[in-house]
Amino acid sequence: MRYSRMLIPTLREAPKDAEVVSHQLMLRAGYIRKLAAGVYTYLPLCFRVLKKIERIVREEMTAAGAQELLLPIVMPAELWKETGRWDYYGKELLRIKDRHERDFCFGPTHEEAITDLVRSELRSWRDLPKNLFQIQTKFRDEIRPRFGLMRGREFIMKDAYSFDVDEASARKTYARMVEAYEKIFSRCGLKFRAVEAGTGTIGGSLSHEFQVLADSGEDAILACNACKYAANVEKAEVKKGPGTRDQGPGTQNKKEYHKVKTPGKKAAEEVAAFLKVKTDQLLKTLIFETDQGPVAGLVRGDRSLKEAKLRDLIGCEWIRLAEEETVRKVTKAPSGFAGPVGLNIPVYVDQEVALMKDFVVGANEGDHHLTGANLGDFNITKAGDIRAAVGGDLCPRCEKGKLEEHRGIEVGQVFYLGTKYSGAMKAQVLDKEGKQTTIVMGCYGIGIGRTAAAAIEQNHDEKGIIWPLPIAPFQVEVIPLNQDQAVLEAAEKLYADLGEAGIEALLDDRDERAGVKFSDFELIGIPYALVIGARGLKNKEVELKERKTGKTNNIPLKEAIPAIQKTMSS
RNA sequence: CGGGGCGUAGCGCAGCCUGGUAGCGCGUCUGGUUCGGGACCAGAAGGUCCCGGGUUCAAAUCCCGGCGCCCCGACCA
Repeated sequence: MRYSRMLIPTLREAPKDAEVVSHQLMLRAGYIRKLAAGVYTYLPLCFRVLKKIERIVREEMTAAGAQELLLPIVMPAELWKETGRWDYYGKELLRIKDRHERDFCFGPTHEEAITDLVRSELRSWRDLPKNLFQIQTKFRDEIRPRFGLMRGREFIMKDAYSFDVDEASARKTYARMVEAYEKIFSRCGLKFRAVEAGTGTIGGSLSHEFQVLADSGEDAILACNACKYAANVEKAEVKKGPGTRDQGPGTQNKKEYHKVKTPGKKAAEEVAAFLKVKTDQLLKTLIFETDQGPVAGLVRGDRSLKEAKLRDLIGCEWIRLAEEETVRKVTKAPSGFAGPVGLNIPVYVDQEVALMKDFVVGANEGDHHLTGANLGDFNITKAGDIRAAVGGDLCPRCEKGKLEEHRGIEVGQVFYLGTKYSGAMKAQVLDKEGKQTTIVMGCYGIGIGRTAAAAIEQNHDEKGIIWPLPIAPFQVEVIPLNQDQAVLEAAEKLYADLGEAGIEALLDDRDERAGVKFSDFELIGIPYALVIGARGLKNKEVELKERKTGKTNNIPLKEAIPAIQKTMSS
């Protein structure tokens, strides 16, 4: 491809509404342009990257036994009413009416559509297993789209749905998909971790997220440095330490607690600083509202409580931090001074709290805390793992490992769904005994655009993008440094030879100065350049430049093709 | 949806407070000189100052209403 013919509108300055580096670079390097909030045009360079990622995904999915199809983007409301998601999904589901005033929606995901297909076409256990996938544009009317392709409203996603006759078979399929995903992201040249994850609104009982490691990642993940355990911080377990108990502990009251004045000191750090104690001598009391009424959740002052863990411990449907009004009603004090002593709502404590003695808690009275409190001073409904895991914690799965904290960008997630959708939509087949049995499902997504954005977050420098070779829009850029006849001819020859060798090359045939060409090369992130100038040409040499390191090598013109092939395969 | 901010040339911004000929840098176009790291000289094009209403002799500027966008929060494949 000739640079002069391509649409690559690079910008010297980044448009101001770009926050994260991948968004800035995609705009600056001429990969995307915004059409509306969260809606982007993919320019030719970006399109090539997306197609590269799609190809890898397609190959690995097919190799893992899945077949590609394409579901409609617009679906009738009836289908969504059947699973109840027409009401549950909320405003994220973009709804439209056709000319007959019938309700439709743009697909934000396709469980309904695929299940509808499968229930009408699959009859017998002999038809199973099936694994169907598509690569398609989806639309979710996000509350706040941001970060360019990372969280758009319109986005390209690969979604696969598997159908098995029983749980054992479905779990095998799930494992096979995890393997396929590992191959996919490895082939994309990305550093990633597969982590245990919660299942969110999709539902199901087992799930892994695939997180591309990048400091700018939105998700915190914890990974063991000794074994394979890794989990999203929302889910990461905390190992039971010595002395932790499942049930409420007995008394260990040593001395009386004292009420002290702590004017205006609410946050644990403020209280600790004011009383000149460490934050881990504090007990944080958080008031929540749940479908079972208000509850208190207690963690050590330097920890943070995970709502999902508390929800599981309580066994309730939903949970949210209480509003000021509820806090006042329950504790009879303004928020910031809640404590467990004298509370008459259920009190859930973190297992670690059982180890604490002589600690500081809120007094349930404005501007006051209690010092020297102990476990016997209040009732505990239940103790369990409700705090967020942090780096340095012992691994919950192996003996010797410690957890390390990483930041990640979620690019894919796999779910074991069970019969959640197939049950609701009566997707059944006849089993070997001739009985109707509900199909067991799994679903598996990969954000294609987000993978591209994550690749940039992970691979860039101050000059621009540094694509991993397998997903780069071009593998090599040929850069003639001036318009001399000899230089141009040599560049053309090289470009033609590359094409013949099956190497994807971009020829920068623009009449631009060397600096401009170098800068654009670095900005758009092509992994390698072959630089041709009058100086090198005199010695029949061309310069091979690596984007990542900036290192250059002079090689004889004749050996350029084998040299680049060798470099690329190493 | 709550809080904050922005909207002026393709991009980045100034001008607005204190009303009076719409500006700067980059980019673009023409000519020339240059040519291994975002050149220089000369000339030029390019504007619904987000939209609508109001105040005023006069509005980018003041007032009212709307729209769009960004950030923080809540939410989230």
